[in-house]
Amino acid sequence: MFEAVDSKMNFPEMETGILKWWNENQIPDKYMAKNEDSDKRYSFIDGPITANNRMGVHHAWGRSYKDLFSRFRTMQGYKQRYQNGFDGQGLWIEVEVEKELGFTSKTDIEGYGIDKFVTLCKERVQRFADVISEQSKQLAYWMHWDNSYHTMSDENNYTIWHFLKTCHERGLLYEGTDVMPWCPRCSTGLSEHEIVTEGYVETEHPGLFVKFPILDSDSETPEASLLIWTTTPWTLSSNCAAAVNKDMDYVKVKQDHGYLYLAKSRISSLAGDHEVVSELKGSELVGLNYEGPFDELPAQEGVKHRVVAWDEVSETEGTGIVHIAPGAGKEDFALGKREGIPTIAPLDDLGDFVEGFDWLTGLNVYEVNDKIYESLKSKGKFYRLERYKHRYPHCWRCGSELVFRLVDEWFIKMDPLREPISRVTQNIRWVPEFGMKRELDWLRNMDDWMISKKRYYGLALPIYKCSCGNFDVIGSEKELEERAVEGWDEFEGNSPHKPWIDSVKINCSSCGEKVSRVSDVGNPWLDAGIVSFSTLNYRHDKNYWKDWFPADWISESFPGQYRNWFYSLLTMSTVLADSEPCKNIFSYALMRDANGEEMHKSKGNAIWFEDAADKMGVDAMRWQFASQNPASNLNFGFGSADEVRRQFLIPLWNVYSFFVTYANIDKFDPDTQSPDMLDRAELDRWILSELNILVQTVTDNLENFRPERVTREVEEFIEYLSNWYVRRSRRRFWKSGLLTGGAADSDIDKLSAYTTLHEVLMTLIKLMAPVIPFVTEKMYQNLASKFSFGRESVHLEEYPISDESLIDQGLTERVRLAMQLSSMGRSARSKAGIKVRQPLQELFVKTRNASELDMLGLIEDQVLDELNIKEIKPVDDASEIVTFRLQPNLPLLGPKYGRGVAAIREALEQADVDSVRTAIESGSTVDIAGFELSPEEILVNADELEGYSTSTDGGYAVGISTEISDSLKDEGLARELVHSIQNVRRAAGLEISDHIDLFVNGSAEILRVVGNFNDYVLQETLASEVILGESLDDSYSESYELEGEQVTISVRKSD
RNA sequence: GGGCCUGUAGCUCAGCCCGGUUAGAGCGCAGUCCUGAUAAGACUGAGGUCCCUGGUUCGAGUCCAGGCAGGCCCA
Repeated sequence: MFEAVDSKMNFPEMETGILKWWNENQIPDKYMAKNEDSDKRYSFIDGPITANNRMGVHHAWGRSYKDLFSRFRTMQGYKQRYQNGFDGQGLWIEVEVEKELGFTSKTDIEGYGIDKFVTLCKERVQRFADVISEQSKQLAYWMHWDNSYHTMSDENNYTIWHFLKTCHERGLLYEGTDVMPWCPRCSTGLSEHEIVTEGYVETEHPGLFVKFPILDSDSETPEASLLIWTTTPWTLSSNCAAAVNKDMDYVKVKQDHGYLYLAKSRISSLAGDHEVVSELKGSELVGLNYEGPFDELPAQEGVKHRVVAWDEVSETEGTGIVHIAPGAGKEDFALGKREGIPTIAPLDDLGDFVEGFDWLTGLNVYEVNDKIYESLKSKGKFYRLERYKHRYPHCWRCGSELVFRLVDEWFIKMDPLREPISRVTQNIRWVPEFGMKRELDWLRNMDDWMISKKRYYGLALPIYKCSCGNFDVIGSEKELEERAVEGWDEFEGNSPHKPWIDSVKINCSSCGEKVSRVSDVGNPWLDAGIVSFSTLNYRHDKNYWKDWFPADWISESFPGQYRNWFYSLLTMSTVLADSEPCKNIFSYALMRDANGEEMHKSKGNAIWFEDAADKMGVDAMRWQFASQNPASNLNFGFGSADEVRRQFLIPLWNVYSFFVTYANIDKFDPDTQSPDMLDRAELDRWILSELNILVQTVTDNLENFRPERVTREVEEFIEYLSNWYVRRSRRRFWKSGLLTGGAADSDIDKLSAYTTLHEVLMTLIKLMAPVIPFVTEKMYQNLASKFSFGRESVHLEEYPISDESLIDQGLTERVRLAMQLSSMGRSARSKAGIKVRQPLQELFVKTRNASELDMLGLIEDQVLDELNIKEIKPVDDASEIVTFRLQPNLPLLGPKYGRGVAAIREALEQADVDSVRTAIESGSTVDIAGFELSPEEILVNADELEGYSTSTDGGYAVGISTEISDSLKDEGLARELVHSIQNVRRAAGLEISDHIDLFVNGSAEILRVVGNFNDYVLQETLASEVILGESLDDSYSESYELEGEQVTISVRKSD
């Protein structure tokens, strides 16, 4: 016996129960131990999740993929590592801890104590790692949760040391300068990435116009100046050049007593009267020398200001002449490097002016604008000031305006690596395919990789820089110990983080001087990029590493990762192993809300993972995730989850519930011998054929990372199963008959139906278990676990393998034809307004071709029964009621005749339809426009069936005769009666299997029909006899009007 | 400015790789039916310049080129 199934399933509630059961019975552990001894390996390397906050629904999407493919391979018998990863070093963590402590700047941290601060960072990571682990379990993400790797681990950090040392040995590591966005308040640089995400804010700035007097003005225009424009007046202090676009048109204008140069298209920025004196190209200005705005400052001493050419100068704003301060602007710095312009860096790390700026020194960048205007005015260089609104980068932590500041940073050279990494990139299969193009494009454009950050909690860069100019890079903890000349004892036992690591000093390998580590920490993408080595024990057990590297696949959301994780993985595995880190990269887009808007906590449209899991259910989420085309954004919401429930989970559950209900009534035992395939009904063989086709395609699509096709195919199969197999089989389950297999009185057809449906459900749930682990487990527990063939859990099962001997292509085609014709028949009935309960005499059918015509005999019974019609007639027997049309079979004719197709098409329209049709039906060729066409090269379509209610679709036509004879009418009435009796049974609260006493009272017409159809009524309603003309007081009664006749029906449960 | 992606019904999308007869699904809307799976199910209807232009081809939603619009990345 099976456990009775609640037809109104509350899926989230069920999931909670399953989760508990898994836990109590250690199913995840048994699952992960299942293939311990297998020779087949499937290697997955987890992209570490940032353990800085709770997990959101968008993480659940990615984790569902990871779990799906893991489960699929587990069921296929592959040994795996099941290791989750947590990312937990870097500014992200620092920022949150600073918030907790109410800190606003680096000085707060230093005052608090770096050791205590770093310890809090580590604790926060551990705290959220625990939270995420618990959330992941609710998602049924099965990993070794007590064996997750951490990027903050010693092993991870020391493996990065090894990487950096390798880079150094190849001459790839260098210290350089760059201009970076910098927050003066937080006193740190921000990466471009941190600005791009949410850093730009609409801001009002001064738009300041300044005159740069030309030094070598000709005698005709003695007082000529360049007119420039800037929104950051403080940068004028460090001006070293002015840039023009050499192809743009410029003008010289006379105003008051002097002359100004600016772009012709920007004349509108002039104030007051002016007169254009001459026009010139930008190239004519290049090379001119001018007097800078702050030449009197000591820092400006010796700087020769000149005009340079720059293609980036545009006509959209300003004056078309751009002030260049290489020490205070990113693009300026790049241009300065190319043109050999001196670099003056005005600001320290708090945004204060440094020594060498005279009266500016010590002032903060935020408070100097007015003083700058005054100074310019006193020197006659001020032109005018306007207000200017634009989007400008701000610190995403504290909201301060950023400045651009020159800093010393450590870099890995990209040029020597560009080609090798590109080669490795092309060895990987990227899903979606365009991933490779994007990665290659990034690699082509990638600048040297800046790996340092001036913060506290992160990888300690193992670089020891000596004042002699040499620097040493340490490659391991062992090497550090060997080279330590001071502080090792103090450090020993601590993690290699600041401040502990910095007690250790070594001697410079060049001059022997004692040196300290540089104070920088590492870029966090080093942390995540090393994991294909660090997590596979690369340093201590190369054989183990070789067993699992390169990984079979990795997976992460693609926006951002081409330049982050994918990039760092590729770089590090190219340098260390000259190999791809993985064979497949499966990536997916972004999650949006139901309306396609970005999810934001502040907007109120974010969905918490727990809410989603509790309300919509994890299976509904996971099915939706799997259904999504990973290349496009996922619009996620409660509505779409409910759709999954209604469209997919409930139909599936209904089939299961149907099976269990009747299997229990008939005491079906799946452990008894199953009927031989030859003894099974055609319907059974058909659904098994469809099932095995499904197993093939699903397996293929999972092996090729196409989960979205899997869900489509399964949904289609369930449609067949529910709306054809079960519906067509219902009577086979209802009918009386015993299931004692093999006994003389056993009903082999009934047994065959039960066995087949059970087999189908078993295979189906195994097939879907990786996607929807809960509902499949629930069903498996009932359908399999307690029987001899069952295992403890569906997740300890093997993945189904298609039995090709059960695939019958002809059968599949036939049944699909039957479904097609039935659907069209229903359509024709619907158009005529005739209910299916009313029997009809004839169904006319026009098929597409002769072979389908031949099939008709085999599917006749199904179609007639489905449509409640007496006989089927091929339409060719009634050609007077249909208009035929000839069409060329283009896929056949096209390749064969090419240009001739046009002539054939035309000739077919003119041809005599009946004679051509007769000819091709007898199998002979036809001469059309001089071409000898075979029967299959011509298609015959029916347009309509006149006088009948018809339906046409794709070459098929179906029609019903709408004439209803007296006997058909009686039969229809009998069915109406049975229908009413069933309603009364149900209203009386009787069980499906209860037998009844039945009383029918009503008009003479009703009584006549009941009498005529006595046996039919008894059989359908499980009545022992029909008693006419009365009803009893102790029975349940209802009255109806059927076809204009009054009837009262009474039932009671018989003894 | 360069690279990549997307554009199909009111909405969300499939189909395109590998060209073929009348372009599909779900949601929504209007209606009908069925009901011994029933807080389900089936059917019908309205709704489409498959972004535009050109090319290749007997034939283009599908392939090619050039645009347009939106998105992402880089500069």
